[in-house]
Parts: sequence; structure tokens; C-alpha cells
Amino acid sequence: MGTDNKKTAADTTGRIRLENKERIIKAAEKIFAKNGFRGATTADIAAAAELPKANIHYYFGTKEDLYRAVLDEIVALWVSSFREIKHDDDPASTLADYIRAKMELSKNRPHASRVFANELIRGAPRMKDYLEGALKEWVEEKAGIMDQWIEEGRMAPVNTRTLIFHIWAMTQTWADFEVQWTAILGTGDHLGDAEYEEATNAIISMVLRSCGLIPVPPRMTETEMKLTV
Amino acid sequence: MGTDNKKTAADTTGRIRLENKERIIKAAEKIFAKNGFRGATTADIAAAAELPKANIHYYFGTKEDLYRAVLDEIVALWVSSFREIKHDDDPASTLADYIRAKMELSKNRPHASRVFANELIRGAPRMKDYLEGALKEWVEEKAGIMDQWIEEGRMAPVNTRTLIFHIWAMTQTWADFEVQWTAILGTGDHLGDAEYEEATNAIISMVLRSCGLIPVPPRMTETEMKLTV
DNA sequence: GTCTATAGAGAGATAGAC
DNA sequence: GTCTATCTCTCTATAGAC
Repeated sequence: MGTDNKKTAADTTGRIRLENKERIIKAAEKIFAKNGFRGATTADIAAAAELPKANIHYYFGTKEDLYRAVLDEIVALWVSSFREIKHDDDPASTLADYIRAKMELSKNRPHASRVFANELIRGAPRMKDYLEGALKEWVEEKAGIMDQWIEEGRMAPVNTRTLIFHIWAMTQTWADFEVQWTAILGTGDHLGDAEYEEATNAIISMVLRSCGLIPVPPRMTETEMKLTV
Repeated sequence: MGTDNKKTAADTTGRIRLENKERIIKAAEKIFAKNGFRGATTADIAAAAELPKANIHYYFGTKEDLYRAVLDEIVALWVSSFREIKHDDDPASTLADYIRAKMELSKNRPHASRVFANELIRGAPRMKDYLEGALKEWVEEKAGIMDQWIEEGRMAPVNTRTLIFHIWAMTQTWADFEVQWTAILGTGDHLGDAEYEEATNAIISMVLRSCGLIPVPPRMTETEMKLTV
């Protein structure tokens, strides 16, 4: 019985512990996204998590440790958006799928995107290893495959590394600078599914057209001339 | 004589005053760029300006006032990058020139770009007026002109507002996320002229190709076949 | 494991000598 | 106009009651 009690207690503790840690990380992601590491306060995070401030330190020790836990989750999320691009894959659908996956991430995890952005703007003091390691490797490998596609005439010549960077820039801007796009488009406080869909299609069109993977549609007067003649 | 002395003193004072204010704003731009409004400290700004902390408050009153002065300068800089796009202008060279101007700004004023980025990530509490006012107007007007170009068959059909947003995203990312690009490209601590030139050309090619303003180069095997046949 | 109360460091801001 | 010394408030972190 003593063992049983201990077991049950341990299980419960573990579950509560995990739930609370996850709850704190989610709250921290939001606060760090808005104010950056130095601008965020543990009091704000505690309020967002609806827990006393001391619990934050009980679970994570220091603000620094909590921030690293948040970054770790985000890096895992970023890595999960990587695609296993292979030599035999179809260039057009591979690029389109990757752009769609990145846009899903911007739409569903905007706070994560902003924490990442904040960290990069600061000079990435806590992420240099990741940037120079896993991320660089992924880019090298995938750009290499795309370079082969180009060599084999399956895609028009472009700088493939730069292409990847620009895909990141265009997809992440919809999360990071959302307020700018809502202000200009006049779509209230947040971007809706319609805006994301249109943006996704615009990025896919731009990338595929410029890589010669889909035709650039004819100019309008040409079309109209065909219709009228 | 008394008038002369007063005049000279006033001139000197005015000059020193302006010089110091400008010196503090430049230092503040750097510190705010790195840490955002809440993360930046007046002590850091004073250190960067090589002035005692009290001088910051003597010239600007509060940290908030100083931040607004920095934002005002940046908004003026952004507005100066606007181009008077006119109906009769050539679409290809107009877009290329605008992209070049934006890239010059990223290269020469990366801190300004990052302060702007920080403010947007935070939800732009101090810039909503600008976003919903002057910026929105500029976009409406310029997108309208481009829509005319499309109607007149001078450009392939695209969503022109989204095109502007994506040009901003691609050009500003080279300043805001510089550390990511240097880490992946392995170009040391900073991007050089070579990287900026290549990036500029890549963005121009992508935009002009996707708008049907320059041809997409043939795929390599086609070229090679022509050469070998 | 939870939370109040508080210590100690660091922030913004200012008074007042120069 | 310049700068040191200092006030006050807020922040991180922890001790200790429950």
C-alpha cells in the first residue's frame, strides 16, 4: 500500500508538473514574443499563466532557463518544418508544399515566430549553435539538391540559398509583422484564413513562376486581344 | 557686444545641443534595435553615446520621449524611401529601382530597420497612426497604379498589395536577420557588398520574372542542347 | 507542491554642485 | 550646459509558512 500510494502520488505529481511547465512555457512564449528576453518580466509571464510568480522559479529556476526552454521548443518546431527534399521529387510540388508548411506555422504559431525573430534581431546570442549547425546543414543539403535540379534542366537557374532565405522572409513576415498587414489591409486586429490563403498562393506563384516551374500568365491586353479578334 | 556675446553663446549652445541630441539618438537607435523598448536601458544608451546618464534625461526628458524621437527619425527615413511611382513610368525599371532603394536602406541603416521590426513585433503601439495613415495611403496609391499597369497589359496579373508586402519582407530581412544569413553563408560577422549585390539581383529577378517583365531564362539542358546540337 | 512576503540588484528619473 | 550622488520603484529570485 505504501508503494502504491507513492506510485500514485509520483504519477500525479509528474502529470501536474508537466502540465504546469507546459502552461508556463506557452505563457512565456507569448510574453517573450511581445517584449523580447530583456523586456519580458517574470511577473507578466506569471500573470499570463495565471500562476503565482514564485511558481515560475520553482519550475524553471531562472528567467534565463525558462527562455531557453521556450527557445528549445521553437527550434524543435522549426526543425519539424524542414522537409526531406529528395533528388527525385517534383520541384514544383516540393516548393509549393514547403511554402504551405511554413505558412501553416506562421498562422498557427505566430508567437513562436516572433520569439525567433526577436532572438535573431538581438544577434542570436543563444542560438548561434543552431544557426551554424543544424540550420546551415539543412540549407546546404537542400540547396544542393535544388542546384542539381537546375543542372538537370528541371528548374530555371536561380541562387538556391537566396531562394530559401526569401521564402523564409515572405512566409514569416505574415506572423512577425501581422499588425502592419492588418493596418494596411484594414482587416481588423488579425489576419484571417482568407488573407493567409491569398498570401500563400501569391508566394507560391511568385516562386514557381520565377523558377520557370509554372508559366507566367499572359498580359491582359494580349488575352483581351485574343478574345476580341 | 552684449548682443554679440549672447548671439555667439546661443549659436554655440544650439549647435552643441543639436549635435548631442543627434549623438544620443544614434546611440539609442542601436540599443533599441538590439533590445526593444522595454529591454533597452538608459544606462546602455548613455554608455553607447559616451555621455553620463543624466544627460540623456536632460535632453529628452523620459526614455519614452527618446524612443519616440528615434521612431520619428525612422519613419522619416521610411517615407524617404517611398517612390513617386507614376502611371507613365516603366514597370520594370520602377520596381527594380524601388527594390534597390530598399536594399540600400537595409545595408546602410540596419539598426533603423531593426527598431522598426521590434516595434511591429510588439504590435506597433506607438506607430498605429503611421501604419493606418501615411503608409496605408502610399500602398493604396501605388498598388492602384500597378493595377492599372496590369489592366493595360504592361505587367502580368499579380496581387499588387501582396507584392509590395513581399518586397518589404525580402529587402528588410537582410538587415533584421543578418546574423542568420551570415551564420548560414559563413561570411563572418557581417554581410558584405557582394552579398547585398547578389541578394538585390535575386529579389529583382524574382519580382520581374514573376510579373512577366523579364523572361525566365531557359532551363539548362535546353541551353546545353542548343550548344551541343 | 503552493504561495506570501521580502531581500537585493538594477531600473528610470532628479536634485544640486560645478 | 554638465555630471555626481541619490531617490524611488520595479525587477529577479528566494526564504519560509502552509
